[in-house]
Formats: sequence, structure tokens, C-alpha cells
Amino acid sequence: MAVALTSPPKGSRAARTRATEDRILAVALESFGTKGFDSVSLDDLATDLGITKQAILYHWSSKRALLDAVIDRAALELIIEFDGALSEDGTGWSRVESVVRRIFRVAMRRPELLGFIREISRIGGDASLRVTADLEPFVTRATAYFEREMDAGRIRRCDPGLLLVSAYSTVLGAATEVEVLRAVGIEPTLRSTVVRRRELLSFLYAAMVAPEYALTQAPR
Amino acid sequence: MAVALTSPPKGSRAARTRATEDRILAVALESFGTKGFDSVSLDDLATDLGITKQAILYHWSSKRALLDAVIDRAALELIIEFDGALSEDGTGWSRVESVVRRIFRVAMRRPELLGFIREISRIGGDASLRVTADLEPFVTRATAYFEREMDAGRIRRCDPGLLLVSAYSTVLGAATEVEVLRAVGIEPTLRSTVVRRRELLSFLYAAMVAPEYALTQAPR
DNA sequence: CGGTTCACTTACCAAGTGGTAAACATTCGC
DNA sequence: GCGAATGTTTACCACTTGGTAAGTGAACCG
Repeated sequence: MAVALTSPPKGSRAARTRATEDRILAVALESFGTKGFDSVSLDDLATDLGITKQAILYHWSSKRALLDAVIDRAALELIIEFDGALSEDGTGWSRVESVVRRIFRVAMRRPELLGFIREISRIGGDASLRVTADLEPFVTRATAYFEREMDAGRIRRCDPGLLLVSAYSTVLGAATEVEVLRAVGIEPTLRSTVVRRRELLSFLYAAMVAPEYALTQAPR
Repeated sequence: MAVALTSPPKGSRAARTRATEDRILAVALESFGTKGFDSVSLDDLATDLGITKQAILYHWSSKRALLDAVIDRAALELIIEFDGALSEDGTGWSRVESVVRRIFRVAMRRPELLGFIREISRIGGDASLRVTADLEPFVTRATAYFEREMDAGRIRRCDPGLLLVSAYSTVLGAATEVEVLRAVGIEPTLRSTVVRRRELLSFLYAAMVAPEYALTQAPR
């Protein structure tokens, strides 16, 4: 459940304005992320919110401007969800494991957030540039972390950017690629998710951890 | 370049009908796969094809019926692209490697084909069921292959379905997640793709190949 | 208290949406 | 060659789309 990310005076008119803007952004993120930007009309959003389309257009001058605001919000929430994992204690595998667990948790509880990022990538153009720019600090931190771990010999040496992409798409796929899972005969229930996460962790463990270091750690 | 998949009398009226239907399906697959189903109107398609929207509606009674036809075609083309790799010579790693190379080739040359599968997953409902059903025989072959390789001790033992999903989403991600690549500072040029594929192969190699067997094979 | 600002609604609109009906041209079977 | 089936177009329609203009009631500020 997304909540207000900042809080002016409270009870004031400005506060209530912020609150409805938050509501709109939350519903828009949910809808855009699951159904796609073009598949959701302003009228759809307004109906879900119990307001009129023009109320939305009062806060943002166009649907496209609303999208930009949703992008910023999604990036912010993603960073909040994941950045903490990079700050957690532990090194090498244990930290990677905690990140994977977080992504799974997010994918289970808020699939629209990850779906939205995919949607933005597909829209391309300015939208992609925006989300890229928003997430840049996080990406920098993550790759820097990988580089440190490689230097310490705890993670197999390779291009940290590519490692991040591989790990990202592997986890995101296993967590969200519901139809593909169905195709291979795996119903995405809550129980199977636990199994899936464990299998994926050992997949990633094998792929990432340096062989010399692996001897001193257990993958589960 | 997709071409006609079957060929009646030739030159006949039936042949020309089939040809235009093929053209429509090809353009629809391309557009739906890159822009999304809802983002492409029948008028858009017709304009691209140099015909009128009603010509499309003559061959399929509704936009939704057209989508079903495009799904069938996409699944068929996917199977043609990948199924051959499973029949190729070689065992264990070498065969996996050839499949990965094929996926990369497809992702580079026909990104809309893979994008379309993603789009269908998002649409959900009947569309997903349809593509799942279409691809079922291929998935069965692929998992059976993994199981044989595990029995032979050439691939690390694990759930073959999950292994397929992990490999699928990893490769698909590295091949298509262009925006994410940009975010980590990798411009998706043709040269960088070669590097990416090599890195990904060693990532997959480490993840999949059984350690005992690995000693007898080189990952690149 | 009174005017102004603010958040929002009602009333529209032009452009596009998927889809229908009928006219038209070409090619086929005979 | 001729009527019929076939593929395509022109004309049209009801409905939805993003967006504008003007109005309304409440909260704010002096």
C-alpha cells in the first residue's frame, strides 16, 4: 500500500490537495502498470477514483504530464523498496540474497510497480529517459557495490552492469512472468512462489558467487 | 522477415488472398509487439498496409479475432525459430549455447516477436491461454530435454520448468531490456551485443552446468 | 464579513475508435 | 460471356478519447 510520501501542515487545504494527488497517482500507477498506459483512459481513472476526468486534468495539464508524475513516483517507490537492501549488513552472497528476497516481496505484493517499469520501457522516448534519470543514483550504488564485492573476491568477476541486468531480468522474470510459468506447468500460487524463490536463489548463487568463495558459504 | 508459411496453388485468387492475410498478420505482429495492442488502431494498421480498415475486417470479424490470428502466427514463428535448436547435434552445454545464440539472434533481428509475447501476457485472459496452448508442445520438448541432461549429469539438477523460466527470462531480459541496459550505461549497439551475449553465456554456464561436468568443458 | 483563490463539476467538442451496410470491381465456374 | 462468389472501398454510425470553457461551492485571508 503506497502512502503519502510527504506531509504539509495537515488538515489544511494544501494537505487535502496533496492527498487527492497522491490518490490519483496511486490509482494511475496501478492501472498503467497492469493494463498499460494507452489501455487506461482518464475517464477510467476518474471512475475508479470516484471523481471526474477534469479533476485529474486540473492537477496535471495532460495525460502525458500525469504519466511523468507517475514515473517519478514509481521510481521513488522502487528506490525506497530496494535501496535499503543495499545498506543492510552482510557481504557477498547474503546481501544479494536479501535483495532478491525484496524483489520477490515487491513482485508479489505490488506487481504493478514492476509492470509499470516494463511499460515505460516499451513507451520509450522521453518516458524512458525520465525513469532512467530517476533511477540513476540507485544503479550507480548497485554497480559500485558489485565492483567492491568483485574486488574482495566474493563475486565472480565480470561486467558489473551486465551482471546487474542479468540478475534483474532473471529475478523480475521469475517473479512476474506469470504466463510463462503457467506454460511450463507452474501455477503461481503463494506456496509455489517460495519454491521458486529458493530455486532462483540457487540459480543466481551458482551464477554469481566466486567458486573459491563458495566453499565457505552455503547457498540456502 | 516473415514469409508465407504455407502455399496454395500459386497465382490463384486463393493464393493472393493468403498473401494479403499474411501481410496483415506480419504488420499487425510488428505493431502489436512494439507499440502494444491497444496503442495500434485498425486504421493505423490499414494505413501501414496501404489498404482500408474494412479490408482487415473482411478477413477477421473483429480486432480481437485478428489478435487471435496474430497469436497463432507468433507462436508458430517462435517454434520454428527455437525448436530447431533442440534438434541440433551436441549435448549439455553446447546445445544450451546454441539455443541462447538463437534467442539473441531473434531478439536482435525480430524484437517485436518477443515483445509480442510479453504484450500477450499482459493482456491476459483468453489471449494468454491461447499462446500457452500454442507453445505447449515446445515447452514439453524443452523440459524433457533438460530432464535428460540432468539424468546424464551434464546439467545441475533442479526443477526443469523453473530452469526453463529462469533461462528464458534471463536471456529475454538481456536481449530486450534495452532501457534497463541504458540505465546501467550500456548502449545497445551491435558490438556491445556480442559482449553481452558472451557475458550472459558465462552467467548461464555457471548457473546451469553441473560442477563435475564443467571440468571437462570450456564455457566459451 | 466579503472578496478571492482554490478544487472541482457540468457542459461541451473535435478527433478518433471499432464496427456495419452497401456499392463496386475483379476473378472464378460454367 | 455471364452470373456468382470474392475481395476491397466508400459512406456512415454510435461511442470513446484527450482536452477546453465556463460555472459553482467551499475554504482561506484581509
